[in-house]
This record gives sequence, C-alpha cells and structure tokens, in this order.
Amino acid sequence: MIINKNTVHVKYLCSRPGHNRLVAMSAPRTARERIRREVTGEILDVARRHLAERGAAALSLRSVARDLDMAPSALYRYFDGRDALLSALILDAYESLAADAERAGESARPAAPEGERWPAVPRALRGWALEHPHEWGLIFGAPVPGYQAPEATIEPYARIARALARPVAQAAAAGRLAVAPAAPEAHRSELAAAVAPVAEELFPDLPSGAVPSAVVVRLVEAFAAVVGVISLEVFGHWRNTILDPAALFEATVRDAGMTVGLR
Amino acid sequence: MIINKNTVHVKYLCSRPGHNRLVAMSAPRTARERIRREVTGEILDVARRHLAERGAAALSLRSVARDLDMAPSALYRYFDGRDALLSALILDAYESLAADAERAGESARPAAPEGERWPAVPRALRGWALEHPHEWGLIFGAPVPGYQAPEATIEPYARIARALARPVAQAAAAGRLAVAPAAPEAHRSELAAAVAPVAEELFPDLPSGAVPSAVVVRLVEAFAAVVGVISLEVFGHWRNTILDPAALFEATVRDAGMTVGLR
DNA sequence: GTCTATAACAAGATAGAC
DNA sequence: GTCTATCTTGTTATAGAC
Repeated sequence: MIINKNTVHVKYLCSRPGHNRLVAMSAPRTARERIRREVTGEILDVARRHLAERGAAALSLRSVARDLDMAPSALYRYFDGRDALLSALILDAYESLAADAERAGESARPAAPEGERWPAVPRALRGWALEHPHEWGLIFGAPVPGYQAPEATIEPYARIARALARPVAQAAAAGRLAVAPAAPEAHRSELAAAVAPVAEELFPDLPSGAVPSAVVVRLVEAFAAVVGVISLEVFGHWRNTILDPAALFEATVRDAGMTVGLR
Repeated sequence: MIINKNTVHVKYLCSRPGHNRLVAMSAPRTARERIRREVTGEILDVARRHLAERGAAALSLRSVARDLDMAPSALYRYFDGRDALLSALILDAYESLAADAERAGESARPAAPEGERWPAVPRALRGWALEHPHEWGLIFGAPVPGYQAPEATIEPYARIARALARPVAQAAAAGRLAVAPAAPEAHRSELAAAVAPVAEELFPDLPSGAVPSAVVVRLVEAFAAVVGVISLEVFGHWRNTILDPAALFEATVRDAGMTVGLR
C-alpha cells in the first residue's frame, strides 16, 4: 500500500465493520504521525463507503473530500491520487476477504471429516461477496487498467487459497484422500507441471508429492468453480434464471468437494 | 439497441473482424438512412476499437469524436450519450460471443459422441475471451451501475447457453446420457425447482423431464465452472501460478463434461 | 427535418504556489 | 492544509448548412 511514495506495511485488524479495516503496523511515534494515521483511516472509511454504495466507477476524490470537509487537493498529502486510493481499497478488500476465509476455515470443527469441513471456506467467500459485491468485483471482476495493486495482493490471495486447500491438506496428510475418479489428463506431466507452483504454495508443510498432482488440478478447478458460481450470482447473471442461488451454490460446493476427493 | 429513442432491431452479420459487427436489419430506404447507418457503424467501429485497446473505463465520447473528425455533440444524433454507446457495445459483445458459440457448436462433427463434441463451445468461449478480454469483462465482469443493457442481452445469452447445452440435449434424446454419479442434492425438489426455468429454456424441444433435473443442475455448474476458469485466466489471476492455462482449461472442460454425464 | 459545429457549463484529476 | 490554474470529460443550448 503506497502512501505518499512511502511504502507502509499494513495489516488487517479485525475491528468494527467499516471502521479502519486497514491500520498501519508500526506504532505511531509522534503526535503528527498519530493524526496522520487517523486521517488516513477516515479517508479510507469514507472511500470504502462510497465504493460499497456506488461502485468503483463512481469513486471520486472530490466527493470523498467533500464528505470529510477537506479540499480535494488535500487528499494528495495522503494518497498519490485516485489510482492510489483505489489501489488501497483493492488491497483492503483482499485482506478482508482473506481474513474471513481464514476465520471460517479455523472455526470449522477439527473432528469433523474433511468432506464436511470443506464447504466452510466457500460459504465464507460467498457470504463476503454478497455483503461486499463491489469489492468482490474489484478482486474477481475485470481488472481496471492501471488500478491493479501489484505485489501486495499476492499474500492475501495465497491465504485465501490456503484456507480453501486446508481440508485437502489434512485429508492427504491423514491418508483419507479418496482417489480422484477418472482423471486421465491429470496424469500427463504437462498438466502436473502447469500446477507445480500451486502445489508448492498450497501445501508447504507436506512433502512434495504427498498430494497427487491430479488432486491439485481438481482443487484449482474447484476454486475456479466456486469463484465462477459466486461471480455469476453476485454480478446478476442468475436473475430470472436460477431461482435459488443458495441451493445451486451448495450443490456446486458439494460436487466440487467430491471431485477433489474429499469424503 | 437504442438509437435516438427509436428502437431499431439489429442482427449480427458475420463480417470482417472489427467492421460493422452490428448492422440494422431492415434495408435502407432513403439515401439519408444509408448515410446514417454508415456513420452509426463507423462510430461503433471506433468505439469498439477504443474499448478493445484501453478498456471500458477509458471509453470517452470525445475521443471517439476526435477519431472521426466530428464534434462531440454530433454523436448525440446517433447515441443518447456515453451510456447508450457503451450499452450498444455491450449488446454487440453478447451478439458476437453468441455467434461464435453457435458456430462452434454447429461445426462439430454430428457423428462424434457427445463427450467429444462437448468441448467445442467452451473452447470457442475461451478463444473469444482471449481475443476480446475487455468485452469479456463487459459480459462476465462486474456490472457497471447504469450501463447494463437490459432486455436485449437476454436473447444472445440464451443462445450461448443453448449452444453449450446442445450435446446434452442430443445425448438425452438418444438415451446416451450417462447417469450422473452421486448427485443426492439434485434429487431434492428445491434444487430441481431452482433450475426449472433453465431446463425450460435449454431444452425447449424435449418433453419436460426428458433431462433429469440432476443433469440440469450439473450443466449449470459446468457453465459456471467454464466461465470461472476463463475469467480467472483472462482477468490475470493465473499469473505466476498456473503456467499452462490451456491445459488447465482442457482438464476443466473434460471434468465438467463427465460430471454432466457425457461420454 | 436533419445534421453539424461552436460555445458554454459542470464536474473531475492533478500540479504547483502559498 | 488551502487556493488557483490547467486539462479532460459529459452534456446541453444555439445557430447555421443541407
């Protein structure tokens, strides 16, 4: 997250919804720094509200400044411009979604079989998406040229993926992974190589090869399927077509889990 | 497609790429009408080019007008404003994608088993998406508030869905549909009811119930999976992660086809 | 009537002086 | 922090040309 050309490491602190989701890590040293941090938080709060209510296209520096009784140009002391502000919101959305996904994954009963725990994270993703449709669009919608926050989104994205993969990792470690039925393509070395970086990233604690590449492929497919149903619902494609999106989502998640090999 | 508050029926005519994708159906009666149609086509061509090169956010009436050596206000004789122009481009994209999907579905060998013909339409969707990433974003990305063309996109959307469903319809009619393995959810009446409008739309020629609702559910899931992988690839989520998107796509399509029950 | 251009207004992003 | 100046954009009013 870039603020005034100084890179500031940020961390998600679970707080009251809509208030200072993003907070700088290091403690404020001077009074000025404390003020500065507060104002930055207020700007982000207002910007996030505008984003949630009217969408990214309607986010303007001036209207944010108006809500804060500031001159538009004053915002440039805190953000390098509209792009930087939007980039901060994008990163903010990633962090928030990742936190929700992790929370859901951790709160699932460890004693339950993996097939039962598997839907927890997908459900959290859908819940978050329905709560924050415009922010979901920032993450999984079409990237707006120039606005995509680059490096910093990689880490939260990986956290989302790991939260999703957790039941698979545990099933694999415990030897409870059902053999994926009929996956001839996945045996080909090219496909295994294509997902090698993912396997590395998703299962860092497991010995290489503990999770068959066929399962990794199926897991990536499951991720895409989950994102696909959620996006189609959130972006309005089910209108007058799928009368019960929740039921379809549950069916999708269940089928995806079985395809991966969870029982 | 709304031009100057007069509804004009339009039809996709396959032509040289980028040239007058959208053409009015009725023949021009007067010389003025002919000119008007030409200018409208030129405006759309330029706008489509700008959209393809710089994205929807960067599409501006003034730059289109500049490219055409026209005054910005002159465009208002042809489109009610920026929103109307973008709406026309959205509809244009739907029509183009639907035409490609139908072409791909029809050009597949009728003698081949359905399982082999099934990937044709998904491949066409992916090919179109890679060729027109910004236009894919207009259809399957986050909807921009106010810009979504409402009624007219329903028909091309249904054509895409029907093209995708065609192999399933034929397999069902011929009794070659493999029983979908383990679909307990799909038997529930609520899920069957949730997809009832889709079944009606996708299989108009078949007697009601010829395609089990479990298969309809799986087909919708397959649609979402295909859209999901394509979007994740086109929107840049595979960067540094999936090294061979094409291989993953093929695996996804194959798995989806098997889940639906095609052999 | 139909099209086009000129001019003008409002809103916005941004840079720089203070 | 503010204020001012400059640039771009969407949009409309108006007047003239065919």
